[in-house]
Amino acid sequence: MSLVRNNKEKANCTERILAFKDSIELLKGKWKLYILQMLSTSETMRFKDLQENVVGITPKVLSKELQELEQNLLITRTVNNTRPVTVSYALTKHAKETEPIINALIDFGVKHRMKIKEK
Amino acid sequence: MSLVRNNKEKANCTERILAFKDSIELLKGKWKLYILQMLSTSETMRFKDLQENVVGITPKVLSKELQELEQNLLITRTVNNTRPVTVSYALTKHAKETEPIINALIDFGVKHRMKIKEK
DNA sequence: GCTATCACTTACCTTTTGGAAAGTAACTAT
DNA sequence: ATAGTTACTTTCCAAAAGGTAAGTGATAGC
Repeated sequence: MSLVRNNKEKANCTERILAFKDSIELLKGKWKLYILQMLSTSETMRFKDLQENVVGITPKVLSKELQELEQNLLITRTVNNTRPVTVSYALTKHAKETEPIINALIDFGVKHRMKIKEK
Repeated sequence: MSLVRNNKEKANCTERILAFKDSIELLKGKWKLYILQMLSTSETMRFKDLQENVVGITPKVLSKELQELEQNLLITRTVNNTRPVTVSYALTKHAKETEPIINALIDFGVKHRMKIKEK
């Protein structure tokens, strides 16, 4: 009986570690979280908007990051019927669940900046 | 008056973006969050404990990551008076503030794994 | 015809990350 | 003397990440 419970707890623990690693994998790199945070402030943004607002990113890298985010169901890509063509990117409902991560990162960053100012 | 407020809000916004980027910089890479999470479960761990429990990490990489975490005030390194020498690593009080980040990553990972199982 | 805009793509290159394998230094136990 | 333990370090290398600069294709306005 306690053995079953141990197994369940072990399985649950393993699952949590896998989930943790998946999250890190999904959001890794210099830009992905920054892009998600940017999209969370604006509902939809065009490629050019992102290029201008995600300071420092180049079109090549932006394009690659957007493709990966789309593949992982975190953003949607919509071609608009405009001339010249524009393309709108938006967070999926699912991606909105990354908000706690982003907020936690900001909170920690603020604390860290205060910490290193102490010296 | 509203201008001052705008400036304050802008400054605050900039500060939050800097904080966000600092956090990402501090915790980037394949291993750092994993190491922090591991240390959060055990109070202190020796180099060898970490090598065994952070599955897949090599001594070279572990050593480098620990040095960076120490430099950033996230862990402490203590040489123990044992034979052969052992070295204990522990989270700083400050690093314990990363817990919300780790929990948020686990939560999102769990949701993501459910999402992709749907298909 | 020429220029401009948008959303990319391509080629090339440098830097960073991280892994494999072996070695080292200090010390203990046999 | 030799083998074992701990905590690393060193060398060498491959892959990934990311930047620069230029180009492409569709279309519109002048």
